[in-house]
Amino acid sequence: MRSRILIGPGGLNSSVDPVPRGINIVRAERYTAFRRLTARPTCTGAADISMTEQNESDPFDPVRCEKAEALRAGGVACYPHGFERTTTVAELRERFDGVGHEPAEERLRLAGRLYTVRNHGKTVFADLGDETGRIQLYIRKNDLGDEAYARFVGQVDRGDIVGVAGRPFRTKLGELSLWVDELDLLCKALIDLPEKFHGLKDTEKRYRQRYLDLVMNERVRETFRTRSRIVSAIRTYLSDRGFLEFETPTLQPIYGGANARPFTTLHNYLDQTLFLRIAPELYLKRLVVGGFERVFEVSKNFRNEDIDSSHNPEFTMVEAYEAYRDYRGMMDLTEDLISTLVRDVHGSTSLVYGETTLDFARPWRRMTMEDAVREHAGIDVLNRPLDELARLAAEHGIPDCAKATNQREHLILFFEFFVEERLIQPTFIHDFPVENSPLAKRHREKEGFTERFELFINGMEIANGFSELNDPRDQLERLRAQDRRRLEGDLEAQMVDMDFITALGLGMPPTGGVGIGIDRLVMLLTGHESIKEVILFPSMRTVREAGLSPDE
RNA sequence: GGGCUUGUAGCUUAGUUCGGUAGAGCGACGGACUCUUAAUCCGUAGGCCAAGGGUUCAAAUCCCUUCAGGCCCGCCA
Repeated sequence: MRSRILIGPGGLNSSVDPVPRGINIVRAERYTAFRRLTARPTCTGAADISMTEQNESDPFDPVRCEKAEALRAGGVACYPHGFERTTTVAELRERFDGVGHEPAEERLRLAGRLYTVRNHGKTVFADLGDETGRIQLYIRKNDLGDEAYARFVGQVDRGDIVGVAGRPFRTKLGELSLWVDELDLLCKALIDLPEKFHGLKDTEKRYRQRYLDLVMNERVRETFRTRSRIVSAIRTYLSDRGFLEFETPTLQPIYGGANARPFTTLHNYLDQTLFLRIAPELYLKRLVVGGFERVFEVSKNFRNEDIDSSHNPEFTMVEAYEAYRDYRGMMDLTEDLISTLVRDVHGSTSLVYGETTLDFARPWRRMTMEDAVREHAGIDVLNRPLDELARLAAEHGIPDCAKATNQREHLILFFEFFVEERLIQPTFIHDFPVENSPLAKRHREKEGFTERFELFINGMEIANGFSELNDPRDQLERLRAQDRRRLEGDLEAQMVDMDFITALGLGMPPTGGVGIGIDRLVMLLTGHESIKEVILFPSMRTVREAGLSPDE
């Protein structure tokens, strides 16, 4: 590398290069010297080369490491085993809201991270934050004692976790604070926090280092608090209605239950290819065959597809199945579950999302797919000749329209093209063509259709359910049709799962099922437009060293 | 897969149009300050300007490639 810089491009054939080459040599030497002096971690004052090389790969701030060393040398533990705290910030705020300038009698013990430190010489104001909130600390040299105060000012930094004891009071400016008389370091942070005013805004860093995002951004913590509450509320809702929660295989020898490309892996000892599940559906239906009449699973699914603002390779769904119920019953269940959730988590049945207000008050609109296309596109697909539909499709530039061979296949394409994104308020679309619904029962009245519905909110598909197909021979034929398409190159078509067919052959009661996309639901309930904002650790490309080829 | 766009100190960023010695705030370090809250004041250190290549007397700036991110479109939930 160095010689390349020294010789430089054009260095052998030009008569004007001595000057720039000279500059390059100076630069290269300066750079080499610079590297020698500044290699991590830098010590202020004289650099110790051997120590520098030893620690070159760690991410820690050398100044903070030195402070930790100094503390240890002074007999202070940087990572003690605990701290008896008597209250949280939120409790303190609630109980001492009425306190005046005179400190309260009661002495409290709080613990948390230092977010800002304002040093006034013999007094320090600091902000301490725990999970429940932040509060100002008032720390005086008089109260802490010279030694402890010097240790605090000299070796404790913003970002460190401390335990404090003291009495609540209001400052002259009226801020509820804790008058600290004891301060213990509970954890010495070795990495600086981001700048206090702007905080952490870099999106990539927020996603890659979510822990830092959570430390810095209360709104992010609130989003994931809501996510946790939503998942828990779903479990409660279903459990209260007699549903049992189970875990079915994530590693599957045959994938199915949805149309999607799977991730493939290998079991070393079985020497067998396995797939990460794209849906739990076929296993949950096996449970219904087995006699569990109400089952559900909060399931992580994996689909080997592109990543964008509404797709993550692994995403969370809840799937629920109920025997002796049909797709209309599952629409009722979905509607009640989600509107209950919105009310419980959000406090009202309407919520503002971006520029629109979504109204979750029941009942929600239900319309058939053909009615939806008639309403939004003015086309009565099922009563128009094929050649006219093909012409319309071509005129609007609808993708893949050449593949459609009948009215129903046109209906699907027209629906996706004209209608989906316009379904803003919660709307059930039901009665899907049999062509794209290989696991749904045939419609009891409409030839060529299935008893299937999808729920759309804000143009996004949120739920998908149907009267489950329980005719084993029909199911076998439809999976075989899928498999033929797969072998012809349709990467998202399903395989024939003969064990599932065997289960159906044993007899599954008439059953309704539904899957609800939890990530998207959380997006709606937290007002986020990117799925990465509601997944704690979204899939990101691994950062590679520059110069390496992508696959090494 | 296609289009647009971003990458400068630990963090937030100016400078890029129209090439000419990289600036600031926060943070860090040293000092002053016992009711501040983006505390304030004085001083110091810290940048191969994402990586690689090209054009040029001269590149953070212009051109090409790569890497990473964001947004939009297509497919999927």
